[in-house]
Amino acid sequence: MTTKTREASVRTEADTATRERILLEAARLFRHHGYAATTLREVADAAGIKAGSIYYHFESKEQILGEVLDKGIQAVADAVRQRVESLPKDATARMKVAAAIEGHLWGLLHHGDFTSANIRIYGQIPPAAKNRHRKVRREYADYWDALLDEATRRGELRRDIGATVARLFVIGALNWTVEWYNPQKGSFDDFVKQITTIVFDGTFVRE
Amino acid sequence: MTTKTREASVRTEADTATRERILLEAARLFRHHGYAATTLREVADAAGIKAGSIYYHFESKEQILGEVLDKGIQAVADAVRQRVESLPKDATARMKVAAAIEGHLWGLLHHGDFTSANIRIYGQIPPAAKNRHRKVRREYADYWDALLDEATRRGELRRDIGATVARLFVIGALNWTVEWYNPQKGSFDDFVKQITTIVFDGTFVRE
DNA sequence: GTCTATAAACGGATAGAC
DNA sequence: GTCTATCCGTTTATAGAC
Repeated sequence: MTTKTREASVRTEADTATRERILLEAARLFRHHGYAATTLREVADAAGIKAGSIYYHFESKEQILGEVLDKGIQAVADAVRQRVESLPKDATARMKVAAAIEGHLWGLLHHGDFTSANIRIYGQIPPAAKNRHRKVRREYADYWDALLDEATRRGELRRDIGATVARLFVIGALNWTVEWYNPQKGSFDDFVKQITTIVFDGTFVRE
Repeated sequence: MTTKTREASVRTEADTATRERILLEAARLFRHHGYAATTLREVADAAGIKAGSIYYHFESKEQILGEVLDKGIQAVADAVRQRVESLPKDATARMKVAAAIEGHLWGLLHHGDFTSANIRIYGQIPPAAKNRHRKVRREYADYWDALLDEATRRGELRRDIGATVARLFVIGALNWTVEWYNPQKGSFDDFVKQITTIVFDGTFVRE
């Protein structure tokens, strides 16, 4: 016999699958065409449903945008926290920053549609959507601030560079890799090694 | 560079002024709202004319886009070439790259609406517009390639980092500064000094 | 849950007056 | 050169059938 509970749970799983597909295709289209230029018909088409059906899963286009943006940050933040927290307790600040860089690049490049969409369109979205998304961004930025503050206190960061400039420059540089990184031109591990070297020690040989 | 929308012989100063105002406001709006989300009515409003009047100066919205994109690259490329070419003939590769960084940052930050618009929307514009703009981009990338090739031949660049990775990482990092640089938090010269230091020598103290 | 049909508003582009 | 008026396709969102 089929209970109501069981029916509901089955339906929910099917719901969830379609919902996730909508978010995935929306992220891909936002990334490549921008938010305003992406129509719900295109999203629906890519997800294998009709435009009207989207409104069973979402209240509005802007709600889809909000979830895409949040997922972009969350994918990166989760990867970073996981790696930093699995370090031994006596890890140096340099080791923590290295782990954070690896995690950031991993999350960034393994969820490219969400992360690139976030980076590309954040500066262009309606103010209401921006305000709703701001907290998630702020929390991740705070995490890096704490990491770099620690490095500063331990005297591992250069003193002739402002901490804020360093953080913004490095995070900006890391983020932009999603726009040009090509996995076919070398392994991910090699890539991380090169990026980490540049961040820590720069591009030129010592004079 | 400008595609003629009428006979050049009847062009007046008033024409040119209005035309430039349209481009300036379009760049500002493309930067902050994206290409698709920006309406010609908004551009016209900001430029102090009516929407229909735009078509006296431009053939289409996409033509405006093309000129905005080109101006963004040209502003940066001009500043870089000027600085590199005014160096003494026996300048080291390091000196040339430092001059290029200063020029790049200067052009980028002093024409922020054009450069930021370019960076933000290039990945999202119609393929036709992208193709038309590609050559200008390619030429500027080639300029940097030559500069870094020279540094490599002279043994000034690190050998453990790929030249392509270094160029893409550094240019990406420089470009993104237009998204967060705040002239009220320090002089431009100080800013350039810090950025140049990071690029050349990294963020951490030598072990 | 997904469909079809449609309402309501908007945007690029054009025509023609001044 | 700029304006007003308008055409025509497109878009988000809703209503109601199945």
